[in-house]
Amino acid sequence: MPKTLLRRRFFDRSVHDVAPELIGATLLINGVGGRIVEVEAYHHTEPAAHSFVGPTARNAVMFGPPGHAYVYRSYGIHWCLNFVCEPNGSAGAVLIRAIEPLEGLAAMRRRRGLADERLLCSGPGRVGQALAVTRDKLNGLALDEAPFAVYAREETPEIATGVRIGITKAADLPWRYGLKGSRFLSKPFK
DNA sequence: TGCCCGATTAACT
DNA sequence: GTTAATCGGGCAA
Repeated sequence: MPKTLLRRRFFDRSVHDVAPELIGATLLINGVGGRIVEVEAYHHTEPAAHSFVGPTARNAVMFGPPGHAYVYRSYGIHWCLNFVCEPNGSAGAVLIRAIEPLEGLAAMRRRRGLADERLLCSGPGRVGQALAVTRDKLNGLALDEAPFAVYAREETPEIATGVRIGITKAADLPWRYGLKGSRFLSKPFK
């Protein structure tokens, strides 16, 4: 298990710097989680971002200080987890799309109702369910305090990039990042 | 108040 | 490859 906890300073930078550096980092919530293998970057200057419309009740956390969790409801069904980045006001966030399960496998299997390790956290909605992410419990919480723990990677992996998944606006921006060759990606990179 | 649609998933054919 | 499930945000009326 990595030892260096990522503090707020790490997230107080451009999403375009933070997102690729999160590939290979370890995310735990209440001790349950694993290695981040896929993320996407969003920024308020671009219409796919929730912050593009300006501050609202839903996206308020994105306009707050970096290093905090932004949780939103996806398709009325799933909870998705983001890390707020950028200096105050720039309203950027990194969506956690897939994790390689390492800690708390039993809890994740129980929450997902599934045995297949490969399908536990390979998608943003699946990550939310496996790590018990909900807005009322986690939205706005600091990422360097319990129940969160995010650890820096200890080796620099090969990063794959591509266009973001499931969006129609700004669909051509290559702001999806993944761990090259990982079998826990939500979709393969081309 | 009503309507449209989405940073998805799972179960189909 | 197709589609139902499900609900709140954002905007028009």
